[in-house]
Amino acid sequence: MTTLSFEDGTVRVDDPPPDLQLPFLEADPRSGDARAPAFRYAALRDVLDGCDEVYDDRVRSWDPLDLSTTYELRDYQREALDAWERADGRGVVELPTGAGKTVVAIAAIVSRGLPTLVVVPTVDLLNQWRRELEAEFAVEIGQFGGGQQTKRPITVSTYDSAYLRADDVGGDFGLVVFDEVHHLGGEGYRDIGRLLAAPARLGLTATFERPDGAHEVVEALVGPRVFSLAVDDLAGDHLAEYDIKRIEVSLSEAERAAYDDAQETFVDYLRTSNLDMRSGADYRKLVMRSGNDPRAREALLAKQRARRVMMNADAKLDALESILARHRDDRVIVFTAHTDLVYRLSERFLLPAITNETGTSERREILDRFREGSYSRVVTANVLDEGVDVPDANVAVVLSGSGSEREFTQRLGRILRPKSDGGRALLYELVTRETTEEDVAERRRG
DNA sequence: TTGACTCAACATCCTTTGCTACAA
DNA sequence: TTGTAGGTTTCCATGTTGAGTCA
Repeated sequence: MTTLSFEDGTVRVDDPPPDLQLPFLEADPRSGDARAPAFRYAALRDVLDGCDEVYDDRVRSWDPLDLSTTYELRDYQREALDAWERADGRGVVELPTGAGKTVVAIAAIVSRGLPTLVVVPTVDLLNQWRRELEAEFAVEIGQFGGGQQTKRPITVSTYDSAYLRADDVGGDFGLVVFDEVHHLGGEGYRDIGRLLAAPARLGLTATFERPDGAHEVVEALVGPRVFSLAVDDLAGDHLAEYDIKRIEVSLSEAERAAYDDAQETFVDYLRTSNLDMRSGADYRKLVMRSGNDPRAREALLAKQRARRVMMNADAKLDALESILARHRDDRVIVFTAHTDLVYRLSERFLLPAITNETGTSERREILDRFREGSYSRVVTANVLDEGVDVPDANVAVVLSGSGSEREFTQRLGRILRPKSDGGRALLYELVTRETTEEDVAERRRG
């Protein structure tokens, strides 16, 4: 009889039905067995079921879980869950930060009642999820990552650990939840999706689409986007209303000279080198050239100098000074693109700073103080964009940032938790006049 | 257990003028 | 004459994280 079993990130098919062409099967070069990548498991079963074939399914040996939740789903969370169920338990739910994606996942875990792997990008999120799941289900939760390797019917893992363990444990879960699922499009991480057999898959993100188009990979591995709400859909109800204020500043004379000089070097190279700078692919081409073409390298470095000048313009510091004075009684997070600027700001305005160099304990202490109110402001580069539980603020100042829509959405999300006094959140965006930063700022608005 | 270190991986990085050689 | 690809076989720099190692 035909037998399906999980083996090293694949589904092995023994004695396939002779009169039936099963899709996705390939002969294993070493053993000669017929195998399919584990994520094709559901599709294989569909084909076999569709032909009324009798087969022995040793993949699906999961013990059902008896779980319940005390959460009352909000309307949109219920709709998201229903949409996912209608898609046969495969797909991505796109909800803004703070809209309660975890709650949707917990409801999905309850409704499936199957061993579940939750995959998250950072150890910080790993701990949050574990606490949340333990509190909700009153069972021990397994953990891959952060120095632990314990498997339980419900297990939380980092993407890195999931990558390392997937071929080993990939057959042990019936449902996999990918938090911040856009990461799954990464060149290496996508293998996680391939090596797991779980037929039911739920992806969670605030920003599904990727500029490199790799959300199509995510779709293939997890399923299509089945539900989507943007910040503006929830602002006023479940998220705070907000305003965005753009403040334009000018370069000093010296900065202007440095910027123009560097920018010209860059543009000059493009003009004389037959490079159209239309897309990320063209940029990569330039990067490749710079490996052995000194002029390309010079152009690239010049572009970086220009970026630094426009992003870290002195006038932005003055603008920040007046913003901080205006919001003496508010809770303010300041974002930059460069760590050295973080430290400059920290020194000049006596702001607690968090960067990648800040150790775990110091980081926790700063965030705790920010939470309880003894600090009312904090300055950071990109650390707090994602994957960290950041206490709520009501004012964000984006001193500089990339053109990434995702980064912008995440930063905005940091101030959108509903205010107890019903007040509005405010995001300042500082942009240097007559530089490419004007376009960068446009791009990230999406 | 902790801290310091290294390493690998991921994300962003770009935006508007015009050459050359070859294919259709 | 007109239209279009060009470049190779990854990676200029910076910021960030997780895993692993070692003391």
